Amino acid sequence: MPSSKPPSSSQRPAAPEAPELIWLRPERTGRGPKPAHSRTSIAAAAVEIADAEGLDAASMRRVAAALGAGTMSLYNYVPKKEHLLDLMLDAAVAEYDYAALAPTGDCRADLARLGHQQLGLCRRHPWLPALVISRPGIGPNALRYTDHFLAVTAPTGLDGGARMEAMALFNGFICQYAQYEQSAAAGAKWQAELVGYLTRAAMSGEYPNLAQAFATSGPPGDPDTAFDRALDRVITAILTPPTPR
Amino acid sequence: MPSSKPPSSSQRPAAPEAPELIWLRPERTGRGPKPAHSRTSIAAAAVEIADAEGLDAASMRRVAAALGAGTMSLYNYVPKKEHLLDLMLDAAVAEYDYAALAPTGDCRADLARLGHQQLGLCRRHPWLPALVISRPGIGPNALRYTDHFLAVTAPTGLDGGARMEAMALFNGFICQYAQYEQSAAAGAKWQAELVGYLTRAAMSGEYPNLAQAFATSGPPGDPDTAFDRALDRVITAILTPPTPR
DNA sequence: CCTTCTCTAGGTACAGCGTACGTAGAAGCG
DNA sequence: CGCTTCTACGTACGCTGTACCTAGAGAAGG
Repeated sequence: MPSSKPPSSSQRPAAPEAPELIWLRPERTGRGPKPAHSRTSIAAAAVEIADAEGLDAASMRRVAAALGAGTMSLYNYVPKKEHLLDLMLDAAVAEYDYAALAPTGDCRADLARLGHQQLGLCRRHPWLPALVISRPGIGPNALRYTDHFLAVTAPTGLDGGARMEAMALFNGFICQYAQYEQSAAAGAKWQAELVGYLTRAAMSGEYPNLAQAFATSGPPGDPDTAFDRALDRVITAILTPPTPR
Repeated sequence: MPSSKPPSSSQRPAAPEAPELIWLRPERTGRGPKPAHSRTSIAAAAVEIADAEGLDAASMRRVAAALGAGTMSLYNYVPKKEHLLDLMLDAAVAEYDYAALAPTGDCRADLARLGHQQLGLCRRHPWLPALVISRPGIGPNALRYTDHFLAVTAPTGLDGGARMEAMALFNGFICQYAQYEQSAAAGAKWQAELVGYLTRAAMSGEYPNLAQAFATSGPPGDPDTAFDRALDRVITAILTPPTPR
């Protein structure tokens, strides 16, 4: 006899009108067989695959196979693939070392330290920027990070909303920088092709400021110095009081 | 008889070792039948679909159908799907109105004007931030934009490399803001669910700074004011000379 | 302790994706 | 005119996410 339950966002154990947000769903209700896996173990398996082969490789089928489970079994734990991405994001941001990040009152130094840890995170999990940019980062670990950022920026005197905006700018810059690093590491042939194309474009006469920019660029320097310079600029943006209007 | 050509990135008219960058490939070599479409018309069709239904809807099959062509015909114009994305990105950034953006010497005002045009672009093409973040923006129109940005920031005295970094920060911030606006527009049910979840998290005691941030947030205000405030902060970051080291 | 209900496991199948391979014909070159 | 290059596009493959369904584990209640 066909089910008379109204449709929900998934057919798995979900009451009618189950919340979309996975963080609002209980991991388990207590009845039925004991599950063989957990959100944590599923996220860990997915993170491992994504670390090794890229985010696209972490398909539902691949993650299930890594766990020795059926593909459709995962849908007992996450309503849809996008929720797996949310679990992965939160699993990665669990790695912050808050002991090493205790606020000192020196905002600039505290934010620089935080930025370096975030870049480290992105380097260990190259797929993380794509999720920070596209998924709402509001799992328990992500909120822990948010809370920490708000603590570190308390001395700025900015109100809560402005500090949230500053956090978005900060995270966005670091993720973007990490993705830039990754594309720089893509391959010698591609880099040579790219440089060749841009050089030719600069010499074409159609982009005079581009040509001049190439001419005035300083030596590239090591990656962390470039990151420090740019991060410092972002931190300045955060710390500078708004111009009067 | 099987082809004896060595493999290339696509089986379509591509010499052995054809460049990966579409901008390095001629649109046509002059021989063979006259093509029924062009990169411009294909990009326009894809942009129209993406504007109406989102980036994922602009599949090779859908774009081909919109043009009345076979799916595999598109591969005469682009080696792979990712090159179609590059054409779409460049088609969108062709919309800048450089007459209205002529540099005045007032960097702050010039950048604010540019930022507003870019936000407008992202509002008309909601899929654009995802491509700006994930694709190299180096087509002819994108280089035109880059050149303009370099012109506008010439008075800062920054060298070329620093101004390119500043542009990445500027573009990244605006794209991220546009995506934030889009998620804010996602739906009343989702917003209510999200606010409910964050309120509960703030009240849980586990995130004291989050609770305080909610308490001290000013009234939301209209979207353009929020954007202006945040954009101004980014522009400050660009215009501030680096701190001595 | 038995019955009922809820939940977990996971197979099957569907619809769609990107694209390799192949054939046929248009058109330029010598 | 013959040869080569290029365009059109169908077929088919491997992969994706997930709806639907059945079977059995196990908790709740009587």
